[in-house]
Amino acid sequence: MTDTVSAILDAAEERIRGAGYHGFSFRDIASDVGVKASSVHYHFPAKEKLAAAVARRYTDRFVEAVDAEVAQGADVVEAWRHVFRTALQRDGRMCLCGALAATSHELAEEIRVEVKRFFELGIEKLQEGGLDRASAVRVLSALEGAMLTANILDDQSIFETGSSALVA
Amino acid sequence: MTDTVSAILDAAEERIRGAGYHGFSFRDIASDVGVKASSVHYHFPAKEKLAAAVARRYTDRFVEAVDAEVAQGADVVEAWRHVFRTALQRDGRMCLCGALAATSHELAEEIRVEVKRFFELGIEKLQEGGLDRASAVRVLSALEGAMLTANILDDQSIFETGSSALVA
DNA sequence: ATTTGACTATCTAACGTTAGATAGATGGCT
DNA sequence: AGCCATCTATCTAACGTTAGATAGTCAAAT
Repeated sequence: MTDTVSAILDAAEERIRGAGYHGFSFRDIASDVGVKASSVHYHFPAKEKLAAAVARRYTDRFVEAVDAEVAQGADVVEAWRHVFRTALQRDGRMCLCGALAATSHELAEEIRVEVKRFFELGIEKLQEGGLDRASAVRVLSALEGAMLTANILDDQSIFETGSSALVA
Repeated sequence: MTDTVSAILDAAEERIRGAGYHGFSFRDIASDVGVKASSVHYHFPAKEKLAAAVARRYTDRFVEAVDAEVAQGADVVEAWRHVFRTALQRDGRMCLCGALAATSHELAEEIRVEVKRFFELGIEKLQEGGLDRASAVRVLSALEGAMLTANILDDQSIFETGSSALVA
């Protein structure tokens, strides 16, 4: 992956997390990266492909970060909570897949598949960590909800409060 | 409020809940309602005003529905949960304010104020119902998160699972 | 007679996307 | 080593379409 491609993905991720799928344009991305819109199209022929690629990379990185924490002995719930917290604190933005999931109704199939994957993998991984399915759903939902609420109230401590009852 | 105005608000609410603030146009709304785009502009001179009006009406109706249940003796948490559930099951869509909150970063101030109001009122009302602030934040976050997750996984039972641990 | 609420018609700007050109790198052939 | 074909990554320019918004008209209701 070239520098330009990863810069495009970076810019698109930030834009989607701030304004949703319909909230950015190829020209926005192009100007963020410092190339022309047609060059963005060279790498991602259609907007849907770009968003799908962003979601896939986001999920891969997210799961990878969680796995790394679990491998070092962290509790699986705390690991998910910590990676969510980092995503919120570092970027001050919503979860990419949460932001896309909020408008899932009109999302292109290609993108929805990737967003679904994030949630399904989350539930699956939490189950592998020893939770039953209902608890896994509860943890993931609570983390997304806490992040959403912290975002709109512009108060990161809300995330702590909103997700504080998850550890048994 | 005339029929046209409320039809415009209805259409805009549905569109925003499905695709977010940037996911609809005046022409969309006009064709939903059966008027011309300029007539929508007559009632709502700018898109931001329309979205803000939608959010305000949504919050008012939501809180009103919760209050009605509480007045009839329902547990305050169950009342919130039930109104959320109804919004999900009746419309098969995300919470309007949740959908807007997910992209709060780039939201016009006028709209963000209304979305914030939903969350602040929710926390306030839950506190009036006897919860401490942390619990109130937790309940509202969990409900939004459960709705989000149910939406993307296209499975309404996820809402039940995701919000099932809230009743003490 | 004025106000209301819709219309037609139009504007400028931006959208996603494509075409065509170009400069630089790569990699076999002779 | 030198040449030619291909590939990569970008550019400028433009396509048709749609965006939000506005000015002016007109009929019905008050």
